[in-house]
Amino acid sequence: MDRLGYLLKHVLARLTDEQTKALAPYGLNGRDLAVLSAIVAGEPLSQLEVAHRLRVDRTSIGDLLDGLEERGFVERRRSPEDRRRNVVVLTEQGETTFATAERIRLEIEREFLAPLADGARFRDELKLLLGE
Amino acid sequence: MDRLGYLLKHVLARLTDEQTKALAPYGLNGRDLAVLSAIVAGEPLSQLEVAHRLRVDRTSIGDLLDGLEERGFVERRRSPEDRRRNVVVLTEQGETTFATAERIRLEIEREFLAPLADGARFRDELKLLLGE
DNA sequence: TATTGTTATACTCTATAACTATA
DNA sequence: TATAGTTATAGAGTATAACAATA
Repeated sequence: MDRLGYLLKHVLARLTDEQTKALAPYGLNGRDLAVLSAIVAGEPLSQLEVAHRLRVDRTSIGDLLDGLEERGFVERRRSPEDRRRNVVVLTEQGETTFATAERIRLEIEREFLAPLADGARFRDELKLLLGE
Repeated sequence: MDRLGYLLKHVLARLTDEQTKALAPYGLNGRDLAVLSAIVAGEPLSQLEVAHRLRVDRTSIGDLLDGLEERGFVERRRSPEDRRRNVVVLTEQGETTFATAERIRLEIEREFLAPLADGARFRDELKLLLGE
């Protein structure tokens, strides 16, 4: 099967499987980790800003944050300036777990791309295809 | 976002969007077309063999074939040798539509990979990551 | 007993619309 | 009026289990 859709779909599925397995001991999956990484970088974000940054629907981010909050990784705080907004921040446990899980993710990605002569170029090409 | 999962997910989403739009006039989506391509290549296949070839679950292929059969692209015939097996074949209309849609798909993929210096290498790298 | 295909069910991810509370 | 977040709902896509027909 030479089809681009088939190839991308199954490459993504394989990566997702490996990430899920490797991150499970930390109570996270790849999606959770992406949410944490959006929160940890830079100034505090509202839920809507997190959703935009991850390019997911704002109705999806609520459930994701519910799970992360139950497990003690994030907290939601009503913004004093605009009480409609929920500012999302990492807890101390969230920071610690994130740091560990990020190392795992980088290691998984490194191994995953190991068959390629130039993994960095492959990643750059994906970015190029997204127009970014 | 440098994350491999994010990049693959959104590159796939963009390709899927473009394929869906381009194939819609022919009554097909990218998934349908993949099913047709599995059927058209080589000797007649049973539903189970189609599922294996596409690496989808055998319970998923039934619905896909229902849709393709309703639209007159494929026919299911009880195999005389083994009456448990449904042999799936393209109708004449299926052959014609497939040939046209395949040209569209190739053109879409060519345009999609146009930003890359070497689209063929990119595709080969995806295959390499699948171990094939 | 094992296999092919079907049906029922469920789970995840995604998307839309309607609702609330705030602005 | 518009925005942030929530809730309900529905649609894909996928997976498991149980079943009927057949081997």
